[in-house]
Amino acid sequence: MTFSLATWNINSVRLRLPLVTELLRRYAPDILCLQEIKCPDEFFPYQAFHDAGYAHVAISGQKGYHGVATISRVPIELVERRDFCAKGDCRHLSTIFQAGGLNVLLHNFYVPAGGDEPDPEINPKFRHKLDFIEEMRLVTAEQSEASASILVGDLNIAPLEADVWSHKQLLKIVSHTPVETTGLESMRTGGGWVDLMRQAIPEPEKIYTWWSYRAADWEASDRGRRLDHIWSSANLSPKLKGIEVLRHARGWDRPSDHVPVIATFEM
DNA sequence: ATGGTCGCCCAGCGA
Repeated sequence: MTFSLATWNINSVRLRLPLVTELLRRYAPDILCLQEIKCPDEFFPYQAFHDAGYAHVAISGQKGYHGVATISRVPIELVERRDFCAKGDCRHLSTIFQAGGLNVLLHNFYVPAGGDEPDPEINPKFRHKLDFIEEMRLVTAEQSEASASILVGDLNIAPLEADVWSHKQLLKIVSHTPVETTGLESMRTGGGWVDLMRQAIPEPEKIYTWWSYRAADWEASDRGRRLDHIWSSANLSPKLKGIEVLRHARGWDRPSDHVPVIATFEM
């Protein structure tokens, strides 16, 4: 059986409801993980997703900021909404589902952006980001003969040189500083996670999933970064069939600044 | 080196 999973920082699920329903109609992933829904649970547009064939929804939402949601065509069960760094932010949601005879634990993350100044001594947002990545070490790629794990989301870090438009020019820019990139890579490998986007599309090919709203012409300047990620436990990596980064979604009418990424597995 | 744009909902914060 084929199984597909999408992740997208949608930057307001209510404003971009027409875009996300069109995404589901055209690409029909089995599961979609959203970040930055910016919506309290009680205002989440359940009905529109239900009508699109996605009846199973798990949400961790708050008013105005952050928020993640996992929506699915197949049954999912909420495992945990973990309050990383104990700030009350809604930045994580884990669910479990079945695919190809495996129980799959799915983590949906929205890592703090970290502000502008990459110094934890003077910028509490950067301190928070580093602390968050450290706490993520507790989330490991659990697997067995009957189970597997997936971790997706907006991790707000572009770890590799080919994940940014200019490695040299971004070394002191939050999202690509060495403390972040080595921290994330150390957390990933230490936890047993495989970077599926880079398995499918190895370096030195550039991959971007985000382009700033502040560029006059995002496409012409193409100053992107790979901030969104799809990881899995080692036992799922041989089942990966492909990764699609929907670059064209950045050119949609009233777009998110992030684009969807879709992983397809043969289970 | 600087400023540039969004979305939350109406002021300023977070990205």
